[in-house]
Amino acid sequence: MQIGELARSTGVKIETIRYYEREQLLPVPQRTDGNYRLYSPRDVEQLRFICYCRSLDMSLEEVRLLIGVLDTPSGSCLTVNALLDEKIAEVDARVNELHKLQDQLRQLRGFCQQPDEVKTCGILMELNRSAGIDKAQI
Amino acid sequence: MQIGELARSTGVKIETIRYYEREQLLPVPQRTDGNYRLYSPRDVEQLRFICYCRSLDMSLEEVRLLIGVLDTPSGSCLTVNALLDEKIAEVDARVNELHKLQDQLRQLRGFCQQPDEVKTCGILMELNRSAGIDKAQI
DNA sequence: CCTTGACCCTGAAGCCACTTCAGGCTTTTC
DNA sequence: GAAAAGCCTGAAGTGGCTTCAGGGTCAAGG
Repeated sequence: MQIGELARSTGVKIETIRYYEREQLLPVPQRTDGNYRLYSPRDVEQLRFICYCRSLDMSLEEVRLLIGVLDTPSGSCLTVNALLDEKIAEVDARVNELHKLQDQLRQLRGFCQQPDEVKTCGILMELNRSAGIDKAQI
Repeated sequence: MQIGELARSTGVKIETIRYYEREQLLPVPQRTDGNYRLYSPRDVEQLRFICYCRSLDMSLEEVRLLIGVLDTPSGSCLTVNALLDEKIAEVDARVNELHKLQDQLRQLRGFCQQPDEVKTCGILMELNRSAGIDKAQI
């Protein structure tokens, strides 16, 4: 199949597929006489694997690592476990950060219920005040 | 004060300060005879304002917008309210996404409690299954 | 046979928010 | 007078793509 069909059947943009090839996440495909890329069902699977890993917030570097591990079936999967543990910790930390951010944003939003003039807008006043308080505290 | 002192008193790296200047988030500073940048207390405040906005996950473009609004005190703060509402919605959406991701990652992690061989590792098998691959068959 | 349009190719640049690097100038301190 | 600390510029690198410019290939229709 050509790149367009691969793109349609995985939902990945053509440019992204070519990018993954450059980044060595997909093998170099065969070519037609007209220099078109030719893919096999195996390539569809590999691309799906990449997408699924990406949907789990893994970096391309991490996906590359996983693909490498998969290619040595007799090795140990220790690195996979470590990778996942790290991911989980990262996501937990990010969620905590975002929860704090939610509180801050909602509180800030409460300072201006209806449109004011800029000079009396509670949000802008609070933004300035908070920036100044950080100054006093640090 | 020179750029080094501004950096120390705000915790912002020198390179980032110069970057903010290029990006027109900080005004073009005066210079000494030796071509060193000279900053005023006003600049410290503006840089702190930028940092605080960044800590609220605003883009530099959004900070630029806020600075612009602040510079016209008699204008309306409608755009500020809209900006915050949008931010809040964004963060809420991201938190929801990450919660789902947490579940997925923890579930996946459960598939391999102790180090296996790659070919029997539950995590890798599940990753493949979810993506629609079964490398064991290849 | 020719053209149109869909499809494909490459390499380079753009995005964001910085960071890093290479190479050089200024000022202070010993 | 020489080293060290501080500053300068412009360019390139980061990640994960996307977009762009300027082409080549191929099947169908006139």
